[in-house]
Amino acid sequence: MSTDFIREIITEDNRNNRFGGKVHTRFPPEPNGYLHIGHAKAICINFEIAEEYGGLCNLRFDDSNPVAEKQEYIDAIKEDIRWLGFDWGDREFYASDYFNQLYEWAIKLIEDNKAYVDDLNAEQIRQYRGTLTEPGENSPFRDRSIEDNIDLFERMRKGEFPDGSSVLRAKIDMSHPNMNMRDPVMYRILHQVHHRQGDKWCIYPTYDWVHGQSDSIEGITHSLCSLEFEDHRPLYDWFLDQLGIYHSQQTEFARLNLNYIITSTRKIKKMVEGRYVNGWDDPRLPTLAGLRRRGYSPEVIRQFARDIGIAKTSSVIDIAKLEHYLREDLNRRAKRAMAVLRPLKLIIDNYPDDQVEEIDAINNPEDPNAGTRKVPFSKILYIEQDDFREDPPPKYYRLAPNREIRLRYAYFIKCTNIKKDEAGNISEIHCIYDPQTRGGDAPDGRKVKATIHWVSSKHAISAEIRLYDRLFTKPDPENVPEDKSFIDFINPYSLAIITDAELEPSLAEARVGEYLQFERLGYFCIDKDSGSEKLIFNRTVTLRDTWAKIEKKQQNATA
RNA sequence: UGGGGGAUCGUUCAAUGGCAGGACGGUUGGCUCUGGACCAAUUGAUCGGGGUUCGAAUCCCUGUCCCCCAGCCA
Repeated sequence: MSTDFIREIITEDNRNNRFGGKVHTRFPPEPNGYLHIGHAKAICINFEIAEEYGGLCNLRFDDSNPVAEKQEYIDAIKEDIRWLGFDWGDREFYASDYFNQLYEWAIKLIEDNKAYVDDLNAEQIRQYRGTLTEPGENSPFRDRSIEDNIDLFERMRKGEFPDGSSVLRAKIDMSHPNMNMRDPVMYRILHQVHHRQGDKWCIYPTYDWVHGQSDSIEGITHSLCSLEFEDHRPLYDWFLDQLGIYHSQQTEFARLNLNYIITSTRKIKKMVEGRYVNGWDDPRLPTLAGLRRRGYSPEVIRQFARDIGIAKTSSVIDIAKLEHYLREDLNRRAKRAMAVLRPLKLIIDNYPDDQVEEIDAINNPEDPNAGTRKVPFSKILYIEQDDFREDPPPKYYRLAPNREIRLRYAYFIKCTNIKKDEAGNISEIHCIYDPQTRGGDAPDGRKVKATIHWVSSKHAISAEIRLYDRLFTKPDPENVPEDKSFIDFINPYSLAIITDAELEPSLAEARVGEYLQFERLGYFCIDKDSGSEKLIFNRTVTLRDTWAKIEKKQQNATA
């Protein structure tokens, strides 16, 4: 049993009594959108590590940019973290709660001649910053007197200047090889109402100025973040050193990437606002709200996050891995039922016209405690169009003319005839059944190669079924040619709606939050749009389908 | 090309000087009243070149490739 490098570092710190054996982490989302599966990894790491070491994990909203942030997102983020099963107790913090303290610390830096007010505009600052290979130049305002800086900064705070007219900058080194050290901006003027602070402030601290001090204030021991902040660490340390306050230890790990999906809040927001998807909880989205609505359990996400591990290598996990955990979880918990998505009428010619039988069906073969249920059976049934072929290809085991197969839990039937409409489409299948095979076994021991699901037409309830496919046609939609956008790679067939599926009657009782399997088809759940006048199901994921694989291979062979 | 990181089966994570291993995927077979699940087998990797060592994925040298940084986003 090996452990990841972060746990090794923490274990080592504890062995050296570095933080007095204390482990205190934090998850610091910006409330600028909904949480997605990428965040889930960070949430799991921070909360689970804290718990393992007998420590705590804070929830801290990094709300230093009122332009992007909203209360709606705060509420959604809290709901999603709770759904995952984590509890931050009373430690719900906001970086904005530290604005006063940060302001005082900024004054201190000015007084120590470590910060200055710069009147250069954004464009000029960029030019003065130099490039990756050339050093920057000092701003002409860099050597203002401490008194002037204090006065100017105070007037910035009072709102005497318009947005963008000046900033407070740390005075470090304009020729530093690390770009983050070239006099980074600490405050910008933003005449914006803050969702928590109201109009108290018109200057807002930048993330770089907020982050390390927030960790310090909260007494965070291990500040775990993603790779791109690696070269911000020297800056955070610089601030903490100048201020002479407590340092937490930042450690960076690779964020989660998955193929065929996007884990960029900015881009997800663009899809939501551009109506390419139906809201933040669209089941095609990798948001936690979307996955929940799609039918994922929190355990799937937790188990997945645990098993993918933690490393410093930027990597892209195959979406098949997530789906593996999904199916594994759902297989254990999903209640089985029969549903026909694309109905084809099947008539058992030798079955008594008005007879109805109640057939026993197992609710979950993986869970004996789940019990059984009765499913009504009668002369006229619906079967899946896919389960009949007039001219079956090799390896096709299902129903075909003159072939005998089993109706799940019911009887063996043999196809004797078919009817077609004017267009030549098969409209009816006629069969005869063997009454001796009730329950699904033949007394003479004969076998069939296939078992198909069915629904009694007279008893069926109809429903809308939403079938989802991957949202993007490209495995790496974030990586597109210059003249393209990820929007160009949205899969036009990512949502297919079936309006007239026929289901066994027990499904009328299904409720939001239940995990279901429609036998031989996949896992499904009730959508929140569902109501008494119209049942709506989402397909969470299909079952593994070896026939589809064989069929595809055959098609490729002929093509 | 300045700075910071990284490179192990197709993918991903491990092996911390001592038999390169797991998971996912793929393939093959078994079992099955879900072509599901389950079971078994199999496939398959240390970025290149030098060196140290009885022994190197691991240490040293050298080269190559990849990711991040030039927001008043986080």
